[in-house]
Amino acid sequence: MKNPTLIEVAKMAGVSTATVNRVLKGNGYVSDAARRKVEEVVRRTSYQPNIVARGLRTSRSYTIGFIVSSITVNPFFVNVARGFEAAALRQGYSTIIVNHGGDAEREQNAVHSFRQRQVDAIVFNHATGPQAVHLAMASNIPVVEIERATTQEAPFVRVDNYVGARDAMKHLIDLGHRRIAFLGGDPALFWPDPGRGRSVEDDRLAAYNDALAEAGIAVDPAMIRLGRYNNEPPLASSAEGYEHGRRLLILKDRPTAIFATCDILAAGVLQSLYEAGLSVPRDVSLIGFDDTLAANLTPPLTTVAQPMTELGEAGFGLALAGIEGRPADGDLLLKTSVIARASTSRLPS
Amino acid sequence: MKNPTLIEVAKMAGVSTATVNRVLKGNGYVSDAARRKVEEVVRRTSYQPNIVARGLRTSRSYTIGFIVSSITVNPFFVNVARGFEAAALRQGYSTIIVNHGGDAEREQNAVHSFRQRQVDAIVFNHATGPQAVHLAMASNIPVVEIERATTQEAPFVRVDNYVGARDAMKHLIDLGHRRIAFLGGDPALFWPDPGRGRSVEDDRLAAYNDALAEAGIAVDPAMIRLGRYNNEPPLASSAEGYEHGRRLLILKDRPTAIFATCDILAAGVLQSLYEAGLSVPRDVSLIGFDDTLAANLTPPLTTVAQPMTELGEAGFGLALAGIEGRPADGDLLLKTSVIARASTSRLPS
DNA sequence: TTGTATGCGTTATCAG
DNA sequence: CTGATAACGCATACAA
Repeated sequence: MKNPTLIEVAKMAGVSTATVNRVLKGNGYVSDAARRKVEEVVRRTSYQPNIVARGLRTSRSYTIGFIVSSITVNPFFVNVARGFEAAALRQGYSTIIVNHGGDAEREQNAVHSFRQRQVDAIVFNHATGPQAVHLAMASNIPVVEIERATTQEAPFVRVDNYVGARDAMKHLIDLGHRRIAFLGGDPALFWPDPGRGRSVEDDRLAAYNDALAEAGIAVDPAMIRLGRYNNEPPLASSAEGYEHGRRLLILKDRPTAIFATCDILAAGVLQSLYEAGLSVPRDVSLIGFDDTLAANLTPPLTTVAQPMTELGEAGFGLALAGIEGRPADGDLLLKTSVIARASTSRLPS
Repeated sequence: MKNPTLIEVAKMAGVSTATVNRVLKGNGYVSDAARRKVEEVVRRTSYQPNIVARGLRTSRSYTIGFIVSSITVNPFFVNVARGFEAAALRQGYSTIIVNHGGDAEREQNAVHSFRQRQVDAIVFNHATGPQAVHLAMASNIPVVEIERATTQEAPFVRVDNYVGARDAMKHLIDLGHRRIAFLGGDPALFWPDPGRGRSVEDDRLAAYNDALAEAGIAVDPAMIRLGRYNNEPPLASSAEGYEHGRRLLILKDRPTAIFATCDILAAGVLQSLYEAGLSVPRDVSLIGFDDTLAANLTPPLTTVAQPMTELGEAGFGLALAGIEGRPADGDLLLKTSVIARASTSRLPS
């Protein structure tokens, strides 16, 4: 019932702790007789090593700290956290998840708490800025950033937002749309990834502009609505999407299609469309980004899916590399994919 | 830069480790001079105790294991986990979250892993069954169950589902609806809480029946659609809601209002309504449960809100009580509240 | 009021 | 091939 200690196991098997350890670790010379006895006891007592004691001895905790900006507002975060946690578990690592909610002080406290707990690595899914990341690195803890980078030093996984947004635009343009609105984060409000000098928002907006240019469609500033993806009610991004949608729909020459760079934003747009008595996709086509809420919306939303689970898994891969001292790829790039559902259709001619 | 050890702090302050500890813990007699010296060093080095070492010594890890059935599919779980984590953090506890995804073996592994890590308590937000809970208790680890109980022994927090569902029905009936459909989990498929012999599903369905009876409305079996809230695609509960919605809407005498006992289910119903060309709430009113997706749906969904954060906080309270050996209330009951949004309206007469 | 010494459970070194 | 034994960093009983 109660887990024995290594010492007790050794005693029961009539050998020393060193021998038990050798059997458990599978290295060093052990006679078959001794091995059998130890294995027998281990099995019988279902002995499991005390990770705390091991951590003290090896200064490794088999625990990873995962700092998230706000896991509750955007399902994106839970999904990558989930992917990370599952990958970690497979390798015997546990994950401690902490939300900073945009508060740099809470983020810093999290790093401190992680340090005290001897976590083997710290992963940021949106650091508030480089400070916390540097703080972690200063303690010689391997650090990883996911989706957005605030430093050049930490290994980093993200999605190719430019290509993803281009795909969204291609989807719309292929359906015959030419009057396409863009609704997304304002590049001026987000820091660029230091490594390449561009932010997620830069990529997405550039893709929009480039796609129009390539299709020979003039850019109409009225079709571009930028904001901040707000994480806190009452101006959460869904409300923001609603507001932008309203503005777009009262235009005399309103868009026939809208590209919202986040499903939550798109959810708000859907509400404004409904309120305006417009039908989707008959009157207006709508495409989102992320594939979080998309399948649950009405109508089911066509969207650019992010590989959230893979983002988490890759993040863990980088963390593990850091832990084991292997060189880690600095800037991993994953692919998005357009999932066509019911919110987009061919422009009636 | 590097965190010093207690011993180093003692050396720097020119005192013994015992004295440093006394200063840190604030108990025992310490001269002012010694106290000042120690505090000075602690501040200067920003010393923080090594929790792993402390854990080995005290056999407390200041870590709590939180086992969730599937944090990714229903935002309900993230929200209570978030509430729990925040409350825990305030008291210096970290939370390790593990998903079992309905798999009892994974759940068992989680318990084992938690035991190895010397977690101070284990919390279940839907245990798959009593086994894992008992396994945890057998290791003398305080256990808490949230929302659904599988044992009588573990302290338990939940919401009053009967009252919540009655409120939903009252909302609809007050609006003049009499032909009201019920869409929820099949009581036959869910284990009752052992303490009271009733399940969440029992409560909600009973509330539906009682409300109709009290209003003098005959129960029409065709209006009751039971199922399982499925957590895995492709039959996730949104698809289930869609399916049930379709069946309800092709009835010759279709409902004027629908009570879906989960926002995700309601999201699916909304899709079926849209597809059928029906307008909400003009043609059909819809009320959900949980308040997870509700605000993001089209139209914004009237729903019975669960106090998810509080559920998590209360769960932590019970866990802490268990850790500190205080008696914990066995069965905490929290209140729901109806949030009226745009999906319900008075029945046109 | 202060300090010494020991043990928590593992790991790993170093003699046998 | 095997077994003592010394850390890891902290908490604490006991002595001074």
